[in-house]
Amino acid sequence: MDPHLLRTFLAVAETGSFSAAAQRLQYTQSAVSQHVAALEADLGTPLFTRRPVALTPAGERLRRHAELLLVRLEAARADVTRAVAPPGRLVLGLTPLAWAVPVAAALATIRAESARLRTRVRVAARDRIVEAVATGEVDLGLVDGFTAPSDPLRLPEPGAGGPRSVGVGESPAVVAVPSAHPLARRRAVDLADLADAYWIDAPDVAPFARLPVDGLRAGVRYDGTDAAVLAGLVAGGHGLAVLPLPLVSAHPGLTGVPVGTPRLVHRVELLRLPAVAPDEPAERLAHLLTAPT
Amino acid sequence: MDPHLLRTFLAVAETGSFSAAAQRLQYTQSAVSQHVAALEADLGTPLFTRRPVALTPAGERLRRHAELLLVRLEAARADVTRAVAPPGRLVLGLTPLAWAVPVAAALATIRAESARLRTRVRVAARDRIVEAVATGEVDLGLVDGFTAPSDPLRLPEPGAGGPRSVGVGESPAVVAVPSAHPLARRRAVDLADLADAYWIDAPDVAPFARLPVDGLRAGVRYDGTDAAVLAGLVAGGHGLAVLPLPLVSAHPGLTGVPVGTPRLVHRVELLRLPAVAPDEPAERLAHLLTAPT
DNA sequence: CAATTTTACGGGCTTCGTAATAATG
DNA sequence: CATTATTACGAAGCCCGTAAAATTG
Repeated sequence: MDPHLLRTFLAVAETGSFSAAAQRLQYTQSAVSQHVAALEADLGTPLFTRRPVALTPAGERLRRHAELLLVRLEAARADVTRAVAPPGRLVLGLTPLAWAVPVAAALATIRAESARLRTRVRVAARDRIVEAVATGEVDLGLVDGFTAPSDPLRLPEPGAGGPRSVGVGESPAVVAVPSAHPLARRRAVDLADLADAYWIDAPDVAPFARLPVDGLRAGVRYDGTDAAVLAGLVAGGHGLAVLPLPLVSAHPGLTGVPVGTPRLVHRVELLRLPAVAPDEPAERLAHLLTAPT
Repeated sequence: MDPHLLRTFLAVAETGSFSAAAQRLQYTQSAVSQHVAALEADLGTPLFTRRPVALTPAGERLRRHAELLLVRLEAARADVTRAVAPPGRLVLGLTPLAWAVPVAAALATIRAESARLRTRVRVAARDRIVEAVATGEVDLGLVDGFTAPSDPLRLPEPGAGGPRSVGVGESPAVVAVPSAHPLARRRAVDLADLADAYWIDAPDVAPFARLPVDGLRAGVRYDGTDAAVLAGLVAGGHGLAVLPLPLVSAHPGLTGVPVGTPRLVHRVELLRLPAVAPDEPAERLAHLLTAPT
């Protein structure tokens, strides 16, 4: 169960091939084969079927554990080294809608900080941001999601020593429709009533699979992370999407119809590791973002 | 960050000495020294002060992570091997009050199972049980605690792949007092009103530090895990304790005064890893315990 | 038979123990 | 100065690459 072995195990699981995994890890096939053999010997069970290479049930179990384990190992390293030398940079991780909507007020702050610091901004899907905060790749994360009013987002692994989250803003959740659409004149809609409509699934922006309603079907899928593109797709009539009101209002040709049931808001949370120094850049910015304006 | 290094790191942290750690791990001092040096080189920071050996702040951070990391590594191994060969034994882990009170009905079941299986029962404090379930040392855990009515217990690390919990019983929380005590005639008391009383702290039975009330002070501390002893101490007038009503009723000379505020019940939850086979011993017993009687 | 995994084997590095050295209360 | 940590060094073992053999679609 050496981390190295777990790493190559994961590479094999992901690529579905010993040789491809070897390439990715800069190993020889032979080394990969030996790693897997060592793991299988240690655990006393095959982890892959060969030809084709696929996970056995035991392998599938190990995969889930190994992924978390490696992230947490990195997170531990990050937490310790960060305690020693707080980073003199500021890396911001944002989910697409966290960026598009609620931090407008904080942008000036961020810009001001940027003048003094090496600041970078990364946009990625929610789980990636959570992971990046845990491993210290990102100092401050802003993630968003749809949830019941004043309910926290359900983020993966709020484990000890890991990132803490705090809500920094909520806005109404609306169904985005083209302004010419018949629905646009409704005062409110229930999601369940829109089971017949076509939706746009944008897993990295507003994953509609996580909406608390079943049976919606997607006509179009958008794999990017640009909220404007998603809004454009809705405006172009390619399908509906649940979005935060401010984003919809800002986009010409779009109308937002409030969601009646279930009660739903768009919520943004700030995510970070416990502060290590009060004068840390992330600390000041986090303070600004959480302070009531 | 090799697990071996983390293990010796923890041994040093716990014993406060390189040589003691070496003894415990069957290493030489030299090896321990090299392990620590390797970790410190890797992380780029001292983890201990020497003479006396004590954790630096960075070391303290690492300690927290390392403990969890090693448990989760064991848990991963347990989960995988269990998936391969479900254990033909049944190990039950219980907190003291889970045993004393609410599973009486299940005892017959357990005895019946015992006839067919190698069954063992272990009693330990809550966090140890949670950990033991995660690592597969224990197949089925019953843990207890005081909480608001129908609120789940807050257990450490409900992380992915880890144990799941489900409530199996609640009983009223009462303040146990000797029957001759003036309080014994009260219909209800508020914990806050008992700030002047002396309490018995029994960290491994009913840790009163976890009660949602501050400022209680302990006169006696009981470090064992025997609920009857604790009840006896209360009956003997050594102090008060918050306990589940059935336990108090069963003990001669004790009276239970219902807790008015805060709203508080004694709750028992069943803890186990996701089932791997429907005919697993743990599965049947879990089913019996969770089925409404 | 072509592609891919497994096995055999050897060089180089890592790891741990012995033993000598250094540090400190 | 006795206790405890560090450093030096060498043998044993592990790890990964080369290359040959085995497997299978």
